[in-house]
Amino acid sequence: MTNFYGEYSKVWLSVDCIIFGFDEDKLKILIGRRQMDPGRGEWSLYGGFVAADEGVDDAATRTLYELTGLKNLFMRQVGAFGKVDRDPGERVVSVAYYALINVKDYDDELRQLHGLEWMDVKAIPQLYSDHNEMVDKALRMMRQKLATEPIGFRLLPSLFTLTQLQRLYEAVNGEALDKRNFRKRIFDMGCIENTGLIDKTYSKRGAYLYRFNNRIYGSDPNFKL
Amino acid sequence: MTNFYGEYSKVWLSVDCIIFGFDEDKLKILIGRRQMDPGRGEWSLYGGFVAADEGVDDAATRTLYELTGLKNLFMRQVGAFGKVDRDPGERVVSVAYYALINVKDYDDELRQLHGLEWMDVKAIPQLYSDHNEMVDKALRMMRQKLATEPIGFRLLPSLFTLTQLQRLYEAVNGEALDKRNFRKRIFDMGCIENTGLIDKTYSKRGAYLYRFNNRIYGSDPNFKL
DNA sequence: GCGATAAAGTGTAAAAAATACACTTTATCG
DNA sequence: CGATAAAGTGTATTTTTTACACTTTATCGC
Repeated sequence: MTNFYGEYSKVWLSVDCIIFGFDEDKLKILIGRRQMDPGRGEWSLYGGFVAADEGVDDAATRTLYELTGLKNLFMRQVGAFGKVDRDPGERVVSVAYYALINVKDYDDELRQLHGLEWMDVKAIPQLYSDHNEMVDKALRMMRQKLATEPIGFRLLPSLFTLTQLQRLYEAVNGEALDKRNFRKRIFDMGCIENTGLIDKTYSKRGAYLYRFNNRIYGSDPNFKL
Repeated sequence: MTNFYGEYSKVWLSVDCIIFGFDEDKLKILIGRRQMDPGRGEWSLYGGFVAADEGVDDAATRTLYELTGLKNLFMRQVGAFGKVDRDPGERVVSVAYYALINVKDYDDELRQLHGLEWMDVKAIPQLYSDHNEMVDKALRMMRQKLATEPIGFRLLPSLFTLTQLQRLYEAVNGEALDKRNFRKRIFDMGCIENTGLIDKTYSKRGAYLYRFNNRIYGSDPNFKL
């Protein structure tokens, strides 16, 4: 292949994933002990390298699939992180992505196999390299997104109660919400529907199970899941 | 240097700049005819490669400086663009940045030297590779930013009239605004101050010149210029 | 079986924010 | 010195957001 660009420096390119999950009324991310040098043993995001014949987004999709066995995850780019010395070993530029998964969809053996832990976002330890920065930015972006688009469903089972949904919003934003105002807001969004089914896992009385309905949002050209 | 990562593929990394300016009541960006293969002659953003010993943000800062001779520009990362075939020649991943400049600060000879044109964002032609995508995302991000933080001043001279400021907001958002409501909003932001000076360039009567005052925002830890 | 319990569900009033709207002032130009 | 053209200014209405408390219902323990 002709080199049009002369001898500019090439860099390694990696992707790092901030995988959000919601469990025990807490927003969590998946992190693990780094199993390679440099930085072996430090807490770290899960990542991977971008292959020569692979788009950067595709590398993130692949990495997420390797890790979770799940497809069609909600995923967004957080940004490129490219300080010269961000990786103690070599010049590696990393593109961070965040993804939302339903913890229950994730095979826990697979999690253990990768040596990953669900860690409360309120208690993230110091991470390898600039991974804390990535997490911070991902969190900011995710909060913003959650406030304006119905993506919260991606963190819940396909059927969920309104209380679960509220706890999720509360966990993400770190503040308690008024039940009635919350429900008003959610109903006004017009994208969930009552299944008529009742869940008694969390209450004696039982609560209606809702599901996300993308009829409305599916027809909105600006809305992408 | 030890190669910790084995034989993963490296890529060229470039930066591309979406430079916003405000002139003739229109929001414009700087684009030029590409002067290298592949894509010679096509309209394109101005960009450059990231050097081996240079952070990605630093490369963007340097590129902007080379182009404009200006420092301390307001600049934000738009994101990494990494489709495999995005560059017809080689595998090049590009990180896009947008910046805001005051058109009057920009030496017009320097602009011509680089063969660049100010192009109304409402009439952007087809650009090289994925540059239109970059511009679209930059515009969305910039609009969002302008709506929530006082960055508009970066597109105006240090002294400006309220009408100028309003025209800027109108150009960015593509819709006319009510004069009284606009002024209320701006004053409520509490970050501009009346200099007492009067500008008669645009009206017989003359209009007060205001300036951005970062006393308030300067002390806000969440606010960065 | 019945009283205590614990979460689910439901509406309205007040406050705040956003919007709609029109006339007066003032310097210049002809 | 009258016409012109942009600057400047306040209020009423609507919409949105927020604050707030009691009733319903199934289960569990006695």
